[in-house]
Amino acid sequence: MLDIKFIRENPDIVKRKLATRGVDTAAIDEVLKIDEQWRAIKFDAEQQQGDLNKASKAFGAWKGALKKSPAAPAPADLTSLLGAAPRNADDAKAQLAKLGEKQDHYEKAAAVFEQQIEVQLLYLPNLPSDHAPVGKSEHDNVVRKAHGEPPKFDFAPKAHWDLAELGNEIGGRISGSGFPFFRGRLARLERALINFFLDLHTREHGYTECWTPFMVREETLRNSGQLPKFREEMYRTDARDDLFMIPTAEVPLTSVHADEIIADEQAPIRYCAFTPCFRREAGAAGKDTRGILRVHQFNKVELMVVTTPEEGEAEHERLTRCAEAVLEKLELPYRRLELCTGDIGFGAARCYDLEVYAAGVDKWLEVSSCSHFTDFQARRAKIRVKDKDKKTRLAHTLNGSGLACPRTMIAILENNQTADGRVRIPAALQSYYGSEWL
RNA sequence: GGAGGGGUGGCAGAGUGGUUGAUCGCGUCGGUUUCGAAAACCGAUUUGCCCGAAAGGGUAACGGGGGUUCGAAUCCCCCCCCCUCCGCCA
Repeated sequence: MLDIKFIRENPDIVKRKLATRGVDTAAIDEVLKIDEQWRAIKFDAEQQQGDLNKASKAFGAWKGALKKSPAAPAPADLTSLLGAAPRNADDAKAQLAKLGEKQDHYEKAAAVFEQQIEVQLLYLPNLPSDHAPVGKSEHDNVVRKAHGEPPKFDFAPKAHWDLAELGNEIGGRISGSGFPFFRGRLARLERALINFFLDLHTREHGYTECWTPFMVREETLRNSGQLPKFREEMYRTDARDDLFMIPTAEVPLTSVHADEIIADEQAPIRYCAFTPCFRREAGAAGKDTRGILRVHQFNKVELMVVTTPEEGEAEHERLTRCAEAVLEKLELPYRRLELCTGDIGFGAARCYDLEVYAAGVDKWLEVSSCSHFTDFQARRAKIRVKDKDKKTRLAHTLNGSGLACPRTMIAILENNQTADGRVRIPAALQSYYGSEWL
């Protein structure tokens, strides 16, 4: 969520930055208009509330005095608010009730505006960082680095669906398309990948392993930014429980410190978690659906960081390096893309995508998306940090995949295949898989 | 699913209709003292929003929401969470 105060004070900056994301900036004028109305009425409401509070206190004191001596005069505070001295206690009470009703109207009107502002803000994306390249679509993303060489074959490399049994037909029978069913070798490889990822991040990168719920409340998804805007992307249970299946471990991890104020010296807090991820992929029908390129349920190990605003940028680089390290250890060629303003995710200010090359499909596949959210999620989740001088400010949150299993598996299968159709397991993974060959 | 207990400031824990944003303690920070430290003593110590250049002022919040009332942490209703016991189940 954006800061209404910042929008109020810097409408031009906000408009300019959001325009680079393709947002209609009329929304900003709209929210500012409502904000102005809200502040005016809110101010009046608070003034009146203050008067009422004073009068109520005075009234209470008067009632006490009347008990002792029935002729006690009404206190000055009460008289001045009512305009004239009340005839008696009942008279004062009736007049106060009337003022209370009037005050109530103001309060309710203010609440309506407040609600409207809230909704508007919830639908606005984060401001892109100044570092993010300006562009309209994925075609304007910038390759920041490349590592490793795409493998060369003296035969036509097969796609992953021709190298191993993906179980899409079984999964389809059980759940529908987009739900692979691994049996035997790939099931074991999947488990090896998960363990390898977790061990690397916990033992060498300093992340604390977490085990999280896979179903969460609406509020949890609002904290991390998926709701209310991306409701259609979400699997959801029926009204008896009304829970949502998580689309990524980012969701539960971001809410771990919701409503907390963290001491600066405790930052950065680094978490990693393995979870399945559930995505309806509502807007992506028909795109890259072959094999296990795009599925409704997949496994992923996620990295998540909470830190100070000062350390946000540095942590973004560090987190991205942690994800890249996985690819390097698996000897997979990859490139780091910096997403342009038109392609950055809703809550991110800056984002690196890691793409691995897969020889069979001859494509660069996104296996990780490392985002710096600045204070966007922290404002929604109310995660703050406090320095030695007691200065409190919103935390910065970051997260990235480290990594997503299916596409990593695709790259391993397709890049390490031999002419006779076998697949060699990368050295770093062999002890996890338990064999040199698939 | 059933029965009961509970949710108050960083922690612990008072407060059951009126001047209580909230006693006391612990912790933390600053000061006095000390060569330094400990102890002792003194002071400070929740968060959000609005007005204001600032100083400062106002307002809200005692799990969340609604209600009663001139006035609610305190009374009523709904929901959430935690704990104990029972039931069911991997």
